[in-house]
Amino acid sequence: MITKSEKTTKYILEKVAPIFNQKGYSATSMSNLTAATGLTKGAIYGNFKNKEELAIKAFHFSINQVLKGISIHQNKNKSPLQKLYLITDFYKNYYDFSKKIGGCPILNIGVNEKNQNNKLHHEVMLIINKTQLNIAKLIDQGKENGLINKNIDSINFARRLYSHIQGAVFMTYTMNDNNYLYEAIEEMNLIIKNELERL
Amino acid sequence: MITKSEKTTKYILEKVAPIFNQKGYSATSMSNLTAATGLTKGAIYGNFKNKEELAIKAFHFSINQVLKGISIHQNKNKSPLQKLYLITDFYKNYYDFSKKIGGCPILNIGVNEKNQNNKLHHEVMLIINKTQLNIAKLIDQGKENGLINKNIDSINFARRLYSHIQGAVFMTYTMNDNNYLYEAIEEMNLIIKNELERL
DNA sequence: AAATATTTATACCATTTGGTATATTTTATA
DNA sequence: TATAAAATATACCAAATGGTATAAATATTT
Repeated sequence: MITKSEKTTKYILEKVAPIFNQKGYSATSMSNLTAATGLTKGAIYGNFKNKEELAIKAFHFSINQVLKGISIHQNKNKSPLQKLYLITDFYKNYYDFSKKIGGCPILNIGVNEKNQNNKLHHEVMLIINKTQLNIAKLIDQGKENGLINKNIDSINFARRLYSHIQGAVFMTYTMNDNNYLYEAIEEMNLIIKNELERL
Repeated sequence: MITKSEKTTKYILEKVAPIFNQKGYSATSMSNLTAATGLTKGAIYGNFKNKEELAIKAFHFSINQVLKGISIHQNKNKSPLQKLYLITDFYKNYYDFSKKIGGCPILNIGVNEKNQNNKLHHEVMLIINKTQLNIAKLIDQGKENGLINKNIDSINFARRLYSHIQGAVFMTYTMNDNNYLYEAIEEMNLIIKNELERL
């Protein structure tokens, strides 16, 4: 059975997550959250211990939408090499995709909470590490299948790819210009081709 | 003559800029600023119209330090192509360099104020455009000198380079790991070599 | 040194902050 | 449908918010 509070908990998170994502933890006020949900503080504090717990769960809510989006997109092909291209391909629509959730949670919370809320910042680091490892795993699988050059340093390549992507995400957001993402994706696809693919 | 208030204005900016840079506009309180300066609100409001004007001037103060740092570094060589390599080279020490001013002002203010303070966000866009144009100008000069491939799209390359750099800056900061910058710089130098240099 | 102008400190303002105790309402159980 | 339990709203708290009027102190000019 799904209880009432489980429903409102989820409702609160989906309304609140984009606000934390946009404004950051300390710039988001409880009154922002009551306004966005149409609920009172009593309802919110009845479902979450305090503002910090709410912010952390809101971050997980946001990040799960991104990870789900990537995961679905990757299912379009079974080849590890093609799955790599599907990652860069996913980011073609990332500006519009992430606008709906208040921007890229990794970028926003990562930058906002670097010197502010340590717990949130720690959560960001965990997700980045996890994502990089997933990319590295794909590369390893590609090596086994003989599609990817065995001399490549998987984790190093994953770190560079992720860094490259996040740079384009930052520029696209800050300059409100999707072309940064398009240009970087083109460049990354070439790098994948030239560095990874075995001739 | 240098008046008393000109001196304290500068003093306030140098104490206050790193705080705005770290915390963002709305998360920085006047009490943060009085604590950092050792001055009272009376002194601060005597030299700045309000918090927003102070934040904007503080951003300019921060950004000027970065631009000055790049400029000095670039003076080490006269060749436009070598000046490009000196840009990536500058970012080798950028983590330590910018720590002193509260982090990268472009990244921090860019992300923090995207959906918050429009004036600050606008200032960031102006600086990014200016910097990209400077890079593009270097490339154009390199073309004239015959050192750089004439078929390259200068502004496109400048945008990609800048995006690539900021991605590495973001990762280095968020993960507290200088290697992201090192790895990206190596990659960028290769891209410069392969794409720009005439054989 | 006296008078004036500038700069800084103090004390205050209304509003908002995160959080809580309790009353009220809604939901689930019997 | 009556009752117990869970969820939400209301009213409040002390502390902090950005900003201001004015008093005090410090520089500058005469």
